[in-house]
Amino acid sequence: MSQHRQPGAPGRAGAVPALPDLPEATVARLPEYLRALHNLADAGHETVSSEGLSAAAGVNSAKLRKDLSHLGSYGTRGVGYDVALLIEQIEYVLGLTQRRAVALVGVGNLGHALAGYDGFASRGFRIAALLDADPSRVGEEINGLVVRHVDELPAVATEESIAIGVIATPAAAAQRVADQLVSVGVTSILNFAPCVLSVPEGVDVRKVDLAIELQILSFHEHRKASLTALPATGGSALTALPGGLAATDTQEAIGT
Amino acid sequence: MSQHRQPGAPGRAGAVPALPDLPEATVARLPEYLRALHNLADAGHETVSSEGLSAAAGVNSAKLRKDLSHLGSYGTRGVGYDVALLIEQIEYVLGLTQRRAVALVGVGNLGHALAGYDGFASRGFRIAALLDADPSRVGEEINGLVVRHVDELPAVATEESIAIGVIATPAAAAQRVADQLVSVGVTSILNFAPCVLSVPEGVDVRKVDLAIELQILSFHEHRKASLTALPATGGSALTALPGGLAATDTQEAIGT
DNA sequence: AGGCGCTTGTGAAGACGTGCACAAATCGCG
DNA sequence: CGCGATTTGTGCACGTCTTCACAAGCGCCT
Ligand SMILES: NC(=O)c1ccc[n+]([C@@H]2O[C@H](COP(=O)([O-])OP(=O)(O)OC[C@H]3O[C@@H](n4cnc5c(N)ncnc54)[C@H](O)[C@@H]3O)[C@@H](O)[C@H]2O)c1
Ligand SMILES: NC(=O)c1ccc[n+]([C@@H]2O[C@H](COP(=O)([O-])OP(=O)(O)OC[C@H]3O[C@@H](n4cnc5c(N)ncnc54)[C@H](O)[C@@H]3O)[C@@H](O)[C@H]2O)c1
Repeated sequence: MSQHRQPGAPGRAGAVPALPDLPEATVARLPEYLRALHNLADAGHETVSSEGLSAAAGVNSAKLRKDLSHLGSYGTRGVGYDVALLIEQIEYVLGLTQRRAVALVGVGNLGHALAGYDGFASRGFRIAALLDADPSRVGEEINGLVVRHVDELPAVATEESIAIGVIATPAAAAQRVADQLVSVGVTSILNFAPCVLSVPEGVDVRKVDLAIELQILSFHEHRKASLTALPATGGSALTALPGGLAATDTQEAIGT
Repeated sequence: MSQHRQPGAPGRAGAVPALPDLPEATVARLPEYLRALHNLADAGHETVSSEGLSAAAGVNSAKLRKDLSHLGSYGTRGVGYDVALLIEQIEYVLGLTQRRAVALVGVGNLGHALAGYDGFASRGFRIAALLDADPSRVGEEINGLVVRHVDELPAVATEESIAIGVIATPAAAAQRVADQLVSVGVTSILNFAPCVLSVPEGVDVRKVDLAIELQILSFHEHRKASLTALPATGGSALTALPGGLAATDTQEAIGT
């Protein structure tokens, strides 16, 4: 566990507002702002207006200001936000001042891609362990890390102070892996398997399901198609029934 | 309401409820229901109650009923929903009755994993083309598909009727690829590159950014840690400031 | 045939998120 | 030193989403 935590600002003895409970929607956007800010910093900008930053992050500027105001951030009226300071603040709030150790369970197709991804390191994370249940995968070295057997999870968790577990196993194994992660004290899980996980209260699970994303896009495709197919009907397009007519290209063939 | 005329039933002469404009939140959950329903169908269930289905999908049962009511679905009071019928209806609404063709651009680390993933096929999609800009990758065969050069995109789009483009290139190339996709008529894009894309109106973009997911988890870790670290202070833990100038919390007061 | 238990569908209320519009604050300049 | 240009921070109104609670409907059992 962590012993000494410095509640103040990371670098200077600034007065960092110390963890207000932010709206979830805000929390979800902070990483976007952070990425945009890093880009701006790399481009040499020292300050940025809410207008400029919101454009870079692809959001409404009022929303951005409100988000930042939630974490007590100080911009300067008439000037904007200090890029470096804002990066520090957001990184502090997101808990990125310490590099968190990630354990990746399931080093298959997807797991390999994740293990080889260098984008985590630059965003505050360190892949500290690769685990798999398949004996033939154990021992394999990827990116300087050796794949260990999933049964070693308790040892690994102690050695590396794992903060986050990533599940990239088949769905059938995901719940079991989640249970194992929880039992060794992991309280944050990112799940790539297409299934719901049940975990005790206090454990956070986020899921990424590509098929769901595609299906949502599919819905909008379907919708766009059905709208353009019925231009003349005006507002009634939404309620028009595809009863045989208009079954051209947009329609999913009623036939067998 | 509409008559009992064989609702859904894409196989028959169906008068399907035809695309009401669903709330986005509902659209995002329908794929979850669909997955749960397929599991139930495989397990031999013919009907399911809102309680049962909502548990399987990990949501509140009232929310599920409201979602289903939006798409005009008919359950049977006292009994529940017909599993097969509900699958048909949801698949119709999501536009999954036709298998949509997906073009994957960027066959690198992540792209390989996606190309080799069989989970798309079973959820309504067909990876119809693999494209890359690197000449040394062109010609490589993955899962029966040959990688083609990204400049062939116009030809590919015509041949395969691409409905959805997936971007798995580095961030620096993503906007350019998006422009190319749009120019060949693709109106739905799934973006894995960590950057914002600007696209014309009418084009839908969804993004998946793993680092963002991890950072959100990190925030909650940070928060949990800071709460357990200050057990005695109770509610004031949230507003405790290290510096003493507690001016900015909720209270606006006049300076001094 | 009628009652009873179960489940859906939905009205209403509240929580949450969004965006406008503007006062307050700050800087640069004359 | 004061003024105008600029930009933040936020009150307010509006829209969306969630959740409760319950009447209406359905099938089964007696
Ligand atoms: N590959 C993709 O692009 C992709 C996309 C979306 C979702 N997914 C999902 O991600 C997960 C992994 O996909 P994949 O293509 O890498 O599958 P995969 O079969 O290639 O890899 C799964 C790995 O998990 C390991 N494993 C199985 N049971 C385990 C256990 N109990 N403990 C530890 N490891 C275990 C296997 O040995 C294997 O190495 C699946 O749930 C899949 O649906 C994958
Ligand atoms: N690998 C992961 O696990 C992972 C995780 C999260 C996000 N990402 C993101 O996904 C993207 C791809 O990651 P990766 O690890 O596969 O990178 P990669 O470098 O391994 O692969 C990128 C591929 O894109 C190709 N490419 C470059 N420019 C192109 C263009 N203009 N048109 C077509 N193809 C082009 C390259 O030739 C290469 O094959 C990156 O933006 C990365 O940040 C990857």
